[in-house]
Amino acid sequence: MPRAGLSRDAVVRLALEQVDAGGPTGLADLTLAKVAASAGVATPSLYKHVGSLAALRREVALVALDELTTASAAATVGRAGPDALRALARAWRDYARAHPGRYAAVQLAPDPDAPEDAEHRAAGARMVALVGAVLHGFGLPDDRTIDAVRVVRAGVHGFVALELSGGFRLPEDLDRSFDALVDMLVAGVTTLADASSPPAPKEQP
Amino acid sequence: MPRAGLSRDAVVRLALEQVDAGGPTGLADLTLAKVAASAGVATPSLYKHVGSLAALRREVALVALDELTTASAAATVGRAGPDALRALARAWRDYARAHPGRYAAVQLAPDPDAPEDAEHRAAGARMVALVGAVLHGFGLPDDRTIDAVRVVRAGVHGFVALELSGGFRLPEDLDRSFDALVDMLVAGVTTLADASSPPAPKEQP
DNA sequence: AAGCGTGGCTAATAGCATTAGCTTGATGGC
DNA sequence: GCCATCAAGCTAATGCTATTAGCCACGCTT
Repeated sequence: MPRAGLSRDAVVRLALEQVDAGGPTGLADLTLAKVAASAGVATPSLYKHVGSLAALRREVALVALDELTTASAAATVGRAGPDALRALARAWRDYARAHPGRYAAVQLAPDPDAPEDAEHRAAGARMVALVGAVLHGFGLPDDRTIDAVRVVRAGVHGFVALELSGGFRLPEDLDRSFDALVDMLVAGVTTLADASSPPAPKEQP
Repeated sequence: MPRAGLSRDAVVRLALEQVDAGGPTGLADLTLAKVAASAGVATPSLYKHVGSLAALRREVALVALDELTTASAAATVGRAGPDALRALARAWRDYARAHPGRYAAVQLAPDPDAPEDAEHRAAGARMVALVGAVLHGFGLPDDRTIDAVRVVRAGVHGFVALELSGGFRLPEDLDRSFDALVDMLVAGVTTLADASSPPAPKEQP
C-alpha cells in the first residue's frame, strides 16, 4: 500500500527505458502494461499521469527529437559551411545508431492541427531551424533554402532509416557509403547555392 | 453454410484493399479481424490460408516490393544514364504517393536468416539489381557501385518517407524540392564515377 | 454412392488499452 | 493536533486483438 511516487516524468523515463531496450522496434513494442510492470504498479494507474498510450509515445518522440536537436547543435557549434554540414550528418547518424528506438520515435510526425501537439511541432521547427542555420553558411538564396533543408533531411534520414531497418546488406563499408552521401550533400547544396546566384566564379575568370 | 471460396491469394488481395484504404498507416492498421469481416468469414478461418498476421504483412510487403520494382523497371526501359536515374526516382515517388500503405510495406525488411523470407529477400535483391542496372550507365567502378546504389536508395526513400509521413511543411513546392534532390543524385553519382577513374577528361585537354 | 480432405465454424485463452468507481494515503488549513 | 480534501493508487469490467483446439459439413474423387 505504499505509494509508488510516480509522476509524468517518471513514467516517460520508464517508457524511454522500454524503448531503448527494444532496439529499432522498441517504440512499436512499447506497451502500457510493460511500463506499469517496470514501475511496480497496475496498468490503469498510469492513466493518472499520462493520457493514453499514444500520448506516451508522443512524449517519447518529443524527448528524442529534442535530444537529436541538442546533439546536432553541439556537434555543429563553432563550425560553418561544409564542415558544419558534415558534423551535422555525423551527429545525426551517431544518435540514430546509439538510440535506434528513440530515433524511430523521431519519425512520428506531429498532427499539424492538434493543440496537444504544439510542443512537438515546436521541437520539429527547432530541428528544421538548426539545419537551416547550418546551411546558411553556403549562401543559399532564400527561396532555395527550403529545398536544401529538405534534401539534407531526406538524404540523412533515408540512409539511417535503411541502415537501422537492415535494408542494407553487408554491414561493412557502411561508413564509406555514408561518406559518399555526405560528400554528395555538400556538393549538392553548394551547386544549389551557386546555380541561382554565382557570386564570384573563380574557375574561369 | 455455403463456402466462401477463399484462397491464399484472395486473402492477400483483401489485405491489400485494407492497406490501401488506410493511407500511410494502412499497414499498421491491418488486422485479421477486418480482413475476415471483409471476406464475410470468421477470423480464425483465415488461418487456413495464412500463417499469422505477421505472415500476411510479409505477403503484402512482397507484393508491394514487386510492384515497385516492376513500375520502376517499366519507367526506365529504353533510357540510360541521368535520364534513366531521373525516371527511376520519379516512378518511385509516384508509386509511393499512389499507394502510401503499400509503400510503407516496402520498408519491412526481410529477416536475413528466416527461410520463409527467401522470396522476400529475392524481391529485394531484384530491386537493388534494378537500381544497379540503372546506375551502370554512369560507368562507376565496381567497388563504388554499392555506394551509389545506397545513396540513391537513401535519398529517394528518405524524401518520400518524409513526404508521406507529413514531415514536410507546405505541400506546395514539393516537386521543386524533389527535383533538387534528383539533380543532386545525378551529379553525385556522376562525380562518384569520375572521381575514381576519369576515363576521358574533356574539360581540360 | 461412399469416403475423405479441406475450408469453414464455435469455443476458449491470453494479452492489450481503456473506463468507472472505490479506497486510502498524504497533505493542507484551522 | 485533527479533519477535510485531493490525488494516487487499486479492482472490476468492457471490448478489442491474435491465436489454438476441436468439430462439422461441403464437395470432389473414386
